[in-house]
Amino acid sequence: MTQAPSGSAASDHGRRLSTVDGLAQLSFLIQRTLERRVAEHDLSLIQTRLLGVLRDRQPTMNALARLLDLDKSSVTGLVDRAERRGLVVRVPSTQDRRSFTVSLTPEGRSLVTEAAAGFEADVAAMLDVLPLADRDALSALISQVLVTHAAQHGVDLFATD
Amino acid sequence: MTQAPSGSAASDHGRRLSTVDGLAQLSFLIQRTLERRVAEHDLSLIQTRLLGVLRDRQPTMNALARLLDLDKSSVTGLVDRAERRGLVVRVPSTQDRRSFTVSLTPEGRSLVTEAAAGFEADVAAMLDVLPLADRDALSALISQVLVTHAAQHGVDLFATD
DNA sequence: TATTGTTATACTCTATAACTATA
DNA sequence: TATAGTTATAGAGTATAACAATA
Repeated sequence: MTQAPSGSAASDHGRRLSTVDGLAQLSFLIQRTLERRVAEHDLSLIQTRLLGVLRDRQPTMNALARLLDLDKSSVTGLVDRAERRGLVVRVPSTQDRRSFTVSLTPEGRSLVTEAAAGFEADVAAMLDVLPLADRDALSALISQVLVTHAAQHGVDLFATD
Repeated sequence: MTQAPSGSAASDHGRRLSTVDGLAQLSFLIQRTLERRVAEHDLSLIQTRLLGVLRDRQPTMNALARLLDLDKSSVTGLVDRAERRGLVVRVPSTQDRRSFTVSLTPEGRSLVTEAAAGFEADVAAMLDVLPLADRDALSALISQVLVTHAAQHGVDLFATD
């Protein structure tokens, strides 16, 4: 499993990976694909996640920390660097004078949109080797795993916030 | 796609994710699962990858840099920290007096073995929601994507080195 | 008193450039 | 000259603890 990144790690020598190994390798492949794609725009994975969650939200710093599962002090630095690049802005909250909401700038939005399109093309190309019926089957199976996992952990996969 | 980490991001509002979104979310879920599991052993993802590739190899520092796709100077620090913890050792090469091979210590091996077992249990539990036939189907589809991708990029998925 | 956000600090991880020792 | 590895340096990213301002 942890051998995945090296391009090795078959626990099965009969030209077929175990389900666990396969999933692990697949996840490394997808992360690496995303990482390379967004690096073209000088974005790290975490910066991309930041822009991604801001596509349909204007959370406070605090809410952002929960969304990204980071300490609030980490979010300060993350937003600082993104703001310095003109990708996001802090807007003082009108409700609570201690608080800010964070929003994408137009530059931030177009950057994340471009990066997302490139990534989606990468993944689509990866899946293109499967016949349509198989692609649908894969999609359905993955959805089922995700939906069940989300339900078991009390998360609404489809929430917009 | 990049919204995955926040637990949102349905591009489809009919209780079903697109294939690309599903794959992206699945990869984030698996990485987060691995990250949490190895954190129990005070390992980062990259430290885990280091131990993982050493499970069946004793590469030089240079080879390690290629395996992990890192600069050689990054590998120096990575191995320094692992060696300081007693997880790996540098052994001077007998072939080339400039060179070292890096090996797991018994402590490193048992640590990565434990972490791998935990992770595999996590993923297995995640997949347990699927009937056996579906699990097999998922496994076959994923294998096909990975094997094709590897072949297209000139990588032997099953190589031990 | 509790919460929001920042600052100070420390550590991991990463790369580039310059260096040493060996090939 | 070229290669293996380290060091110096700089910066992103992360967390903990202490703090200021506001609730």
